[in-house]
Amino acid sequence: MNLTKTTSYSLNVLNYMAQNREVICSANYLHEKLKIPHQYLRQLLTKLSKDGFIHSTRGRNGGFVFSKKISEIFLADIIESTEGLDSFNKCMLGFSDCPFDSKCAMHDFWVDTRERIINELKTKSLEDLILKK
Amino acid sequence: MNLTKTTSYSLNVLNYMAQNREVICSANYLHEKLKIPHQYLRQLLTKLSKDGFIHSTRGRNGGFVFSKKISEIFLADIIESTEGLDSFNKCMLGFSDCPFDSKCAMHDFWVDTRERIINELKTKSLEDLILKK
DNA sequence: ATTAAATGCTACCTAAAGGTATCATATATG
DNA sequence: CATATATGATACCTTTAGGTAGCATTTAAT
Ligand code: SF4
Ligand code: SF4
Repeated sequence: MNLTKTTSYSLNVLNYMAQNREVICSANYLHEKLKIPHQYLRQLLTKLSKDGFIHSTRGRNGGFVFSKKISEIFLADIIESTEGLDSFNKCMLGFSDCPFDSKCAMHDFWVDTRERIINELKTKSLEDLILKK
Repeated sequence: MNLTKTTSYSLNVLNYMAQNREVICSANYLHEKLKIPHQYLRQLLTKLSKDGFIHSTRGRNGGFVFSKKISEIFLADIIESTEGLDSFNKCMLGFSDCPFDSKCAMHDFWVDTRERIINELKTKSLEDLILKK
């Protein structure tokens, strides 16, 4: 019942950037602020660039800034980019072939819960996270 | 947002055994029925024995049977045994140190959802799964 | 121009989850 | 007793997520 470490890193980075939009964030800067392993963070930032969340500028004073409004970046998008949302769409109990003829006692509960979670992740943007600050 | 493959295997095995309590299940038998890798399954069964869910008998015609009532084995117990429930008790967004002074927009939602899930897992037993069959 | 500081790329390393192989031991049955 | 079929234990292999290293390229400051 958890997101991968990589997803967590991504959320952490993008959330930090959303809260500090006045600075152009270099990998090195983010590394110092967030204590994410430097080289791994760099890979991750490149990936987030490729996936269109942020834009990079190279050379001295370079770094990363958002390439679209943070109100348009939803948590589900970030998760989708790093680990996919597929795991949210499977049987809660991990069965690939459901062993029950009709349903087990968990089924309705899980379908409902899952829907609530996915809906939440699809509607909460990086901006929403901050607003309540 | 998923249980480990090993947890899924465990649930699969114990659920099958709960639905077929008339047979003494050997590792080999379960392997054929559930297509779980044979040796890995054996390790897993031994673990489930040590953790008190099932009891093993060795030798010809040996195998595994429940060592307590299936109405007393809750899904949370099984998950706890294979991967622990700790991941259910963390920030949904994977932050170890919450970066928000008060809360972010997800916090209350997640605390509530998490509680519902854990409660469900702690109250649904192997017997409950079957009853609705 | 030179240098410092940044990203792009890519090959490699490590740790943990998942999976295999094998020997020792137990037991029912012919 | 001999054999077939179980589990116990344990060492090892494989795959994948996570992490490191280093060279090439870009750009600003001097
Ligand atoms: S009925 Fe139960 S086991 Fe089957 S798919 Fe739904 S939650 Fe999974
Ligand atoms: S407020 Fe948000 S980021 Fe902080 S612990 Fe709660 S869910 Fe996580």
